[in-house]
Amino acid sequence: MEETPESTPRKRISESTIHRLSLYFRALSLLEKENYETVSSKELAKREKLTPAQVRKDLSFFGSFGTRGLGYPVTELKARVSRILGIDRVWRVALIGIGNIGSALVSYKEFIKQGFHIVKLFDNDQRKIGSNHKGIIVSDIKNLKTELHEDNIEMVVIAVPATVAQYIVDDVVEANIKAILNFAPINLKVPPDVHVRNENMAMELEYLSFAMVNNHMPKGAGKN
Amino acid sequence: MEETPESTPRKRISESTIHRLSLYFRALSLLEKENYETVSSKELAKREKLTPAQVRKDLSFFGSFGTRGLGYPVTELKARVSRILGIDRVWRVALIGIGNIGSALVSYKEFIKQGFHIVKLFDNDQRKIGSNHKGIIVSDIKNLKTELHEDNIEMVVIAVPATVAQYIVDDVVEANIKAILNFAPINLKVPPDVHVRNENMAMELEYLSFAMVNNHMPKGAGKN
DNA sequence: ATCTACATGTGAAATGCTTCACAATAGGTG
DNA sequence: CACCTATTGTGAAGCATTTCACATGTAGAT
Ligand SMILES: NC(=O)c1ccc[n+]([C@@H]2O[C@H](COP(=O)([O-])OP(=O)(O)OC[C@H]3O[C@@H](n4cnc5c(N)ncnc54)[C@H](O)[C@@H]3O)[C@@H](O)[C@H]2O)c1
Ligand SMILES: NC(=O)c1ccc[n+]([C@@H]2O[C@H](COP(=O)([O-])OP(=O)(O)OC[C@H]3O[C@@H](n4cnc5c(N)ncnc54)[C@H](O)[C@@H]3O)[C@@H](O)[C@H]2O)c1
Repeated sequence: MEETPESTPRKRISESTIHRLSLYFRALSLLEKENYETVSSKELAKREKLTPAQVRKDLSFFGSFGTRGLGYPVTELKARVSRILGIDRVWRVALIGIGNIGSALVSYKEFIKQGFHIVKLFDNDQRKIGSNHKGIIVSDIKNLKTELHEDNIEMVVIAVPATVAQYIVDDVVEANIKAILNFAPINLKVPPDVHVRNENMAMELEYLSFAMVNNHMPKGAGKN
Repeated sequence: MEETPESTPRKRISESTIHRLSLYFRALSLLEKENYETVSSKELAKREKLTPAQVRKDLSFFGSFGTRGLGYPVTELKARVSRILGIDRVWRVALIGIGNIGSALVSYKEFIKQGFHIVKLFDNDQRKIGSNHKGIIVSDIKNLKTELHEDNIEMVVIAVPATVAQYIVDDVVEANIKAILNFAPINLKVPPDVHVRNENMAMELEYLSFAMVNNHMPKGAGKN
């Protein structure tokens, strides 16, 4: 029953499980650097502030990767988690809006390490079109649809002002893109088969604010 | 029973409810601009892709703000939600690490609108120390503890490389800061009374990747 | 070959969150 | 004033996620 190859799971996987898989991947990358050969659910849990049972249950949705009495083989588990997350390959990503946040994202090395290659940039500002960012020439937003298609882009990052984000996304959807990471603080309307994830930084600050004002205890406070 | 002033709730409020309050705030700000006087839970739900029951239940944790048959008064509800979230005031924020992402955050106007005032910047790069960003002079990280204290900083944003983030945070904690927004992809260790929220962009891309590879239907697909 | 220590994998229980469904009720209308 | 319509506020039901607890299994020691 051990060593099952991971497989597409029968049950629907929850959003929280998927997010935790990202955490496991991160922790495993570090453990690998530290030359650990195996790791227990207990250690993995400790490193990401979770419970051992949670770690085991999450992994069990995809197969049996551990050895009783020993734990999980670090390198192998990392490879498996990366397969599960779909980051054992290159994703061709386009970034739209090369302003403050867009420029920061182009230089972010963590993305490349995980297979997210930003290979295309778009803007509507004449001063930016044609300029070079990390080896990529900024394209004119006018050519969005054709170039997304010609360059086999699979994911798009939206970093334009909220006021124009919906118009841009309408074109992105027409170009048959199915995955969008959105930084504009607005609820984008897309057809049901298009995935949108929102990155909303104000939301996290608001959470902190709420927690302070209501002296909400942080999650996990009182343990140890 | 109507018009209860909002009050610190008896029950523990879930993280998801708090996040949705942020969405309500955003939607209400827009509705106000569009000159709506009242809004129903149905409309509010539609705008943020939630259910009306969810909207009503969330708000009911804090009081009874609506009028049966009519809905909620937009301006008043917005004020109440902002009170609940603790953003009806100014928060003094320090930003540590004025690199790619740090520079983008300094210029982000949405933060100011919600009461988050970045009033202090820190870096350890001699070329950056003393320079001016949006009217703020970058301080030397050496003076972190004393200046955080002298300037009555209440929240800190971490935008330094992951390798040094923990050391910086140790000092931040010693300076008696209780709220941290962290951009470094690492699990920070802090005492149980310190709130940490992580902004992890790779995680959202990984979610998209997972969804594509597993043709996971987006949440809410199949409605309408 | 047996024993010991350890740690997985997983049903079942416990907890938490969302949705349902409807009584309560405000406001408008005749 | 009585009636009608719309929409809230909320227990209770339904569903989802997390935690528990233990049988199962492996490695290593003696
Ligand atoms: N700056 C931040 O720290 C930050 C943080 C979180 C979210 N955001 C959000 O990210 C988005 C961008 O923010 P920013 O601070 O980088 O703004 P910015 O103004 O610096 O950048 C916006 C870029 O989009 C381009 N643009 C505008 N209209 C366009 C169009 N029609 N087609 C193509 N490109 C167009 C502009 O030329 C500019 O380069 C906004 O929605 C903002 O709310 C920003
Ligand atoms: N660039 C992005 O788009 C992006 C996105 C998400 C998360 N992040 C994370 O944000 C952090 C910063 O990323 P970045 O791209 O802005 O990197 P960066 O190298 O551009 O900026 C880091 C800044 O921190 C400063 N710094 C380094 N050591 C310091 C110390 N000991 N004390 C004070 N300041 C110090 C540097 O001088 C620099 O200004 C990293 O942890 C990164 O993983 C970046």
